[in-house]
Amino acid sequence: MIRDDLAALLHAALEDAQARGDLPAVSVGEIPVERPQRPEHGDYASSVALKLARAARGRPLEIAARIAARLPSSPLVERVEVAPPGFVNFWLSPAWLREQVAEITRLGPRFGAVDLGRGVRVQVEFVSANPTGPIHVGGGRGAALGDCLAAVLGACGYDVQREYYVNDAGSRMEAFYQSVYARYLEALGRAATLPPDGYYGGYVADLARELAAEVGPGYLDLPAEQATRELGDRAIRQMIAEAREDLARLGVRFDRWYSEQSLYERGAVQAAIARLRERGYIAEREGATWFVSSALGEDKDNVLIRSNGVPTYFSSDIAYHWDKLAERGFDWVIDLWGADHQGHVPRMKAAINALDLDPQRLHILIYQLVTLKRGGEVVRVSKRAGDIITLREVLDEVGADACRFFFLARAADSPMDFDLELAKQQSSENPVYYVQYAHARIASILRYASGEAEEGGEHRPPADLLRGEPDLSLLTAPPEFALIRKMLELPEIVAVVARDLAPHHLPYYAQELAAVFHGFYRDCRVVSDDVPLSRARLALVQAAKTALANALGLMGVSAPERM
RNA sequence: GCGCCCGUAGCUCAGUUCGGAUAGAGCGUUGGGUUGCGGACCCAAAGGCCGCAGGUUCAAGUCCUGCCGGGCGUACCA
Repeated sequence: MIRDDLAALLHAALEDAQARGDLPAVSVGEIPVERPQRPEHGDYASSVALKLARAARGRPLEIAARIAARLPSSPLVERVEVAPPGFVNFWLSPAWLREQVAEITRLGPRFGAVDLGRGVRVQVEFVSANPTGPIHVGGGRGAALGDCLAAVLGACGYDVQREYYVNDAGSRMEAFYQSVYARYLEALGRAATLPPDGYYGGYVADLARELAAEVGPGYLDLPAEQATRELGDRAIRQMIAEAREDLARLGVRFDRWYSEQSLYERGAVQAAIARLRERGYIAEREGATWFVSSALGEDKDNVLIRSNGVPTYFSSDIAYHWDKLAERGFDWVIDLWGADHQGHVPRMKAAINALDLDPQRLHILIYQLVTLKRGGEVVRVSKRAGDIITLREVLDEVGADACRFFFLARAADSPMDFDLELAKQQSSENPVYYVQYAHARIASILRYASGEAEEGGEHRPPADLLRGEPDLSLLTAPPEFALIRKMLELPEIVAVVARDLAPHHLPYYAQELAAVFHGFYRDCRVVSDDVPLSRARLALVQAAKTALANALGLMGVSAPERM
């Protein structure tokens, strides 16, 4: 990356100046290289001198000058200036910038990727919603975030696995099973009552009706317990299949759907508790089994097995994370949880510690909840009451591309208002179309230039535009350089997204890139009678298409050839 | 009460190697722009005590403390 190259130059200059005694031998940490807001300050700027001033006991401006004087020459850099109060400003070489056009096209889909992962095995676990109801909007946010993160990490050389943890065990499941059974009875004309903590949503009744039609009345004759279990199993499988479909419509596919129940079936939960017991973190009290997290600095202990003998979600989650980190041996595990699970974070970390696993290997990313609105009115979400807006509804109304863009375009930290009316209304004004339009426009130009397209009416482009080596030195106009510079930001953005696990930079970058392209398009005619210039600009536009497609691709948004 | 997150333009939100030079975008509003490659575009204007008050330093929207407002959590729920 350019930034790293410049930092290396500065580092060399600094050492040189220090070796010559021009500067005292004080150490700096990382050398800051930033992108100035104002063009007069160059393409890049460094505030090393300001940082050094105190320790070096000198005037920042003078230090900057001494560093600048020792900068090795580089094909990247055309000019260096020192500016008060002590910045070193860099201007990139036009010749080098022009070469990047060919380089971007040569890299193709790999442009923007940065080698950070070096094959480190990372698992991204996301969505993982209860299968007791349809995926709702919050699940969509988690899905967009998780999938984008996985894509970016994959592009950065990590060996990424996407996983969905299916909570198909536990007490909630029981309530769901009973609700399904009750609705099944009702569907066949029998009187039935749902448990008080059951699921009252209409989708359960719909599901039960479908089941009744499918399996017939046979379950009426079975013992209630057996019927409940078997019908419930079918219902759960159905719910999971629907979740898979909804997520696929969003463009999200998982490498693995991991069953919580399977942990119980092979004794992993008991084994995890035994492991904690060996290490002295288990206490029996009031008929329950506790994880003594207070011994690890937690506020209080947590129940692993209730006094009624039923394990809590927490205990299977410990087993699950043991499986990820110890059994399957992922180097790094990223969990995406909704803010309603934040209370679970400290005890999970405590459990990792108790198991002698390195807590650094587990990164729990909390995303704030989605507040649903309909025309400004807040819609309360409750799966049990059945008052939910499903991801499917949103997809129907807004579409997958706009939906993903919308979810990604705000930081995970920040709470999100999702107004369905607004989302629908905005979908025609959504920035995603602005970006896609730039891509489609380029595709159209390329079709036109090829001479085979319907575009352009009676005007025909000169022949053989797309043949032969373009002479990139013909690119001289400021809008051309603005476009090249903006394209070259993609690797930096990708690196930031990977480092901070913050996908929201991507949609903003994509908009900026599209805007710069549109500006270029206005000012610079691509296909003209000037064949050499046309060839150079077509090469430029081809590179821009690559950059746009890659940015969109990392977001999981389509890059259409036509709109 | 305590913990986590948020508070930036009328609205929705950014603010990029964890402090840099005159704070940005989209939508909305107002006014302009096309005899050839896509007008789903472009240009311009208006719009800000960056929640409030202190502190840290050459430099604070960014870091620290306190307060105010909102979301979430604080279960033998998940």
